[in-house]
Amino acid sequence: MPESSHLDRDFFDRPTVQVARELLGMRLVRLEGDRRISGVIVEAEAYRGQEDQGCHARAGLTPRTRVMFGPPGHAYVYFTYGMHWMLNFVTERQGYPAAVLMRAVQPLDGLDIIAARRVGQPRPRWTDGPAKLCQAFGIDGSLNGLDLCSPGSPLFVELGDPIPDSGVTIGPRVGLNNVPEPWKSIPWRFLVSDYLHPQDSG
DNA sequence: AGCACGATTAACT
DNA sequence: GTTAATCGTGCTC
Repeated sequence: MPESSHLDRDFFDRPTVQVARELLGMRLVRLEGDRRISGVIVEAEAYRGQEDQGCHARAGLTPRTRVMFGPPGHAYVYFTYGMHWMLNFVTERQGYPAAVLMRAVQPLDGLDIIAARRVGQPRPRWTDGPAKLCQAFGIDGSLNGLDLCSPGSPLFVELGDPIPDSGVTIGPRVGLNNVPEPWKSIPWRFLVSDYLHPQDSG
């Protein structure tokens, strides 16, 4: 098996919407000590440029958005609602702020650890939200700025089975209620149709 | 210094 | 369907 199943920096150094689409089917991997937690990426969203009013980078270069302005292939992890962490992958060239939000994965490895961190929740609810998967995978602000493409990184993305267009649902990004058009409705959300959430009834 | 709000979640009516 | 939890960030004064 080629060790090079890690997605490299060139994968992330491309148009953000295309990266978000192609991340479906890839595997998110988290190493903690000798334990491996992984899952298939089934939902992702693109956030791109200062003009995107749904993107944190609309505020320009600040301490918070610094990582998004940096080189591709790094983790942008931020804190919101006073209790939740969110994981993004930085995309496109250094100096251009863009990233892909990880919204859901299907658990593969480390199920015992995931279950312990999502205690009280049924399996379908383990990692079906951006904050849920961060809790399950032990991802917090200490990983902000981490290089996913450097050898030995405790967080990275592995090549998986690509999802054909026929299996992908595309729609507006979630949770941008207060964002002006066209950014509120621009179809930059990608998800594997088989894993549609209940509220997506379609 | 103060304020409104957030790329959410879980529990509740 | 509604709402509390809980605090960093960016904006206004």
